[in-house]
Amino acid sequence: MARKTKEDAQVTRASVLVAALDLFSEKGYSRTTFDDIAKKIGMTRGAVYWHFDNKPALLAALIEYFHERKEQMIGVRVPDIHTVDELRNAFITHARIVTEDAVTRKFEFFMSFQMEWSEELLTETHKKLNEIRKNPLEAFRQCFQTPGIARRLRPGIDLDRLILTLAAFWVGSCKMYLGRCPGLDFGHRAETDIELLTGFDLMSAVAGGFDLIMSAVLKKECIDE
Amino acid sequence: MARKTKEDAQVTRASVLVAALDLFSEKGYSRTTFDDIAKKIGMTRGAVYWHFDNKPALLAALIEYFHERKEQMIGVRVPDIHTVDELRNAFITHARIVTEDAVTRKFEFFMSFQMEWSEELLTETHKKLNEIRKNPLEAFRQCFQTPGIARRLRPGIDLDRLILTLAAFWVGSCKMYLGRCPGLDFGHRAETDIELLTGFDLMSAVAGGFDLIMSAVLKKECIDE
DNA sequence: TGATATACATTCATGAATGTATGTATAAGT
DNA sequence: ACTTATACATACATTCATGAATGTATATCA
Repeated sequence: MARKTKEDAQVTRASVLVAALDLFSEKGYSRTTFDDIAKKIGMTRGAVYWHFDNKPALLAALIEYFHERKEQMIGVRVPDIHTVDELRNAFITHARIVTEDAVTRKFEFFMSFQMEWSEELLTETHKKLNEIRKNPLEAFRQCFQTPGIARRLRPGIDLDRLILTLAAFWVGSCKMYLGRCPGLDFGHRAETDIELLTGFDLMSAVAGGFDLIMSAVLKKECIDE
Repeated sequence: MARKTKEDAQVTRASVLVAALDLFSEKGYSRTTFDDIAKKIGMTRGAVYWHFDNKPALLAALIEYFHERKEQMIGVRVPDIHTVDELRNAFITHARIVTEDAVTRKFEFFMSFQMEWSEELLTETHKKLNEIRKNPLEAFRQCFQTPGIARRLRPGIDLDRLILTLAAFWVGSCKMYLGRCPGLDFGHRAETDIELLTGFDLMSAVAGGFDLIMSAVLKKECIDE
């Protein structure tokens, strides 16, 4: 085989990233080799090395690529959130993407369970990771400071506490869901898992938990609105 | 060097596990070798191989050893929890152990961030892991069914929802805390982390979040008790 | 007190992953 | 039409972790 069009090359580059995500989420980052990835797309290691200098570089590109993709799918921008309902919908949308989009689910699963975050690896990717991780809590704070939401909070509510609690609830929900995600999880564990988790539905869990937590901080008259 | 006392051997076995946990939590499971572990305790690979047939076997032993250790430190048994205050204390105690006991913190950090949970590895360790993971939600359910706690819940509360929300909150709090745990976390990330997380205190976060969530489900007259 | 199992150290063989160097056919530029 | 850069494939050299095999000194036990 020989040289292809520039567009073809971009296609193979993307297919490398997709294959890498598949293998990373199945076998784990450290156990998948460039040869595994190449074979998965019917090419040789040379092709993969052409597009990515080494594994950390591939990882950085993968994180950028699929995080960008997820952001686009979610669509909701923080400045667009002005009411409690819109915030609630943002949570649910996020949960919907993780639940229904297999690629995003694999990405989140990989980042949560199939990656060993050694310092040297973070050095390579920490700029991108920091960009990603900086946002959530700051975004939360912005939301709760918009009048449409702040007005509905009961006086005396500790905003930091509320934000941290909601964030931890979201992070934990994802981890619990992904830990038993069908098709990705460890088959033999499903059968012994407790019943409560067997039917874990991230969307309803997130919606329900959000309502429960918010019911503790919203003014009563507002709850009935 | 030559053969030692049986007690000496048990000491070296334990020192292997401690050294392994140190290295696993620093470099990640896959990147630490038997040679790394041996050198850390001033021995050769032969010593490590004598006590553990291979890496998965070492991992299984490590999980058993340090999980057992953590359980003993926490001390609180589920059947001992009969009131909301006792449940709250159990949360805080758990958080205190993770915060103050460096070994437990390393163990939890390792399990959360420095391990790729491939299926083959789970086959080796899934018995132990299942024993460990089965408990939490079942234990929660038991707690909330004891009269001392059930009596204080407002009527109409969805118990499953409450349990899942509390569990997710706990899981997420741990993940957020460990992800920036001093001494273990990735130094260069700390400086760029947002302020809200910089001073993350797991104990107060857990206490505050617990109170916030419970305030949504406890009867009002009981809150003031 | 002698035999044996133990608790390691040392050595070696193997495979596997990495990275690089080189080959090659073709698309793109002139 | 010729050159050159591109997009790979192929081949090779090196490193490195594993595991097994072997060696050895000493507890332990009969």
